[in-house]
Amino acid sequence: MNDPSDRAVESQAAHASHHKILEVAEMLFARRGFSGVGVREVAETAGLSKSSLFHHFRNKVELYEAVLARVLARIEDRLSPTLSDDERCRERLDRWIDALIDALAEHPTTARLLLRALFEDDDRPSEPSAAGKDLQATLGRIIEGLTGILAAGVEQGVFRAVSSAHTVQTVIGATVYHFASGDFGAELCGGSLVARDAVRQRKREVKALFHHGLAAVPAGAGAGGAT
Amino acid sequence: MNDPSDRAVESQAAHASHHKILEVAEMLFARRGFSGVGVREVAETAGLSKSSLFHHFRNKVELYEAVLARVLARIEDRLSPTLSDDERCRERLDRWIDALIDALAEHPTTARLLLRALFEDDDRPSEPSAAGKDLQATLGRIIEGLTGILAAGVEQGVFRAVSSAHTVQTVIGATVYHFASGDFGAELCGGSLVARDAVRQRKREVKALFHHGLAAVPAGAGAGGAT
DNA sequence: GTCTATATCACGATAGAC
DNA sequence: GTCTATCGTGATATAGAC
Repeated sequence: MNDPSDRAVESQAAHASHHKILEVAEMLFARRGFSGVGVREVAETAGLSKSSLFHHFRNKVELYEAVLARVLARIEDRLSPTLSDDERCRERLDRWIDALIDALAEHPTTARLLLRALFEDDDRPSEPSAAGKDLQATLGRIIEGLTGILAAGVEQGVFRAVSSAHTVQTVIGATVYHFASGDFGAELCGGSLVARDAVRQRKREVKALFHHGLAAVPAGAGAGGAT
Repeated sequence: MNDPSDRAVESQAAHASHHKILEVAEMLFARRGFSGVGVREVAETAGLSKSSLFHHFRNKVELYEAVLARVLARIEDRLSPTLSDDERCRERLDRWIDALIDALAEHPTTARLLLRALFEDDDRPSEPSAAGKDLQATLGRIIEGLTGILAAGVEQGVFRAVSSAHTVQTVIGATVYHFASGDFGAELCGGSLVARDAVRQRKREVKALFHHGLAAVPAGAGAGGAT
């Protein structure tokens, strides 16, 4: 009973509702955004009453931030193993993209949640809560990883002299936006975006585009600029 | 007085509040989404009472759809001139990207509004209102234009054999997402995304990436795949 | 930890005077 | 076309019994 692992199991069991709530809230917030979801709906979908939920999370924004923190942590766990320096930049970029797309495809709500959070972030400029700071820090680390890969590639001359920041933006657009585009993207691409084949094709298309798009040109060999 | 142009002026004056409401609503909906904005806030920011707003727009969703319709129309006006067939695909793509970025940068609320609309679209699957159908049709035409350019380029062999649909997604990500990323993107890129120089750099970066990324490889000349 | 009951408030929308 | 006043509902959050 005083074994630490018992404590962990106990605590896990005690927080079973906790996890259920987070799961449900993640789905709902991704679908309808922060203000589009009521805590009552979250609670009852998770199988509790509203008041019980307020026992687990002090208020709605705390719940929201907990959801975001879990999602960002999941992504960081996927991404950090790809940051080992002992590889060439092109391969590191490929692995980073693969890992991010895997993370986004595995939990289909993630992409939308992230973009929504990005949008709703600078609505409330006043609230630098501790959890909020933590979220920003995690996000910063994730972005730093990609920026590092790109900057190194440029410095080593294996990538063109692109702006790392702008390329980061484009990578995010190519990955997060794609998996957040929902019905629109599904209709455009002709089927579910998270089906196994669709995910594999997305990886191929994105990696190929950046492969060709970032590759340093051998000098004097512009891509078709033969005017 | 019975001159037709007088009628136009009269009607314009009569609908002055109309335009003001649309302007305010566009800003607020872009910032906080459909459910994050109350009609009271829209009305009072526009300088009227809530009831007066309901005289101009029957209900909240009608107002929302009017905002979206105006935004999409603005974009289509910018984009359709770039669809003339008498140019090579690479130039057509460049002009399309330039026009879209111009539209997004000129009205900074547009990008966010569009992405939000995309997300909130498949929340309510039940409501095929006339205005909603119209929005979808406009969006469809816009996307069709880009798809046409890409497909033609692939068919003519000036682009690699990419998936048009996936490339459309990536272009949207590189443009709409970028200008929707707000404070996050601004911090990443080191300044306002809609400043003149920032817009010009974004155009250059995006066009260069797709220029190199889509260019057909001369056969046997993989982009650095010299393993 | 979970519940019922309640407080308080803002929401979308309408009625009707001017 | 604009307003005040109001209706009905659902929101977040709390109090307190079990």
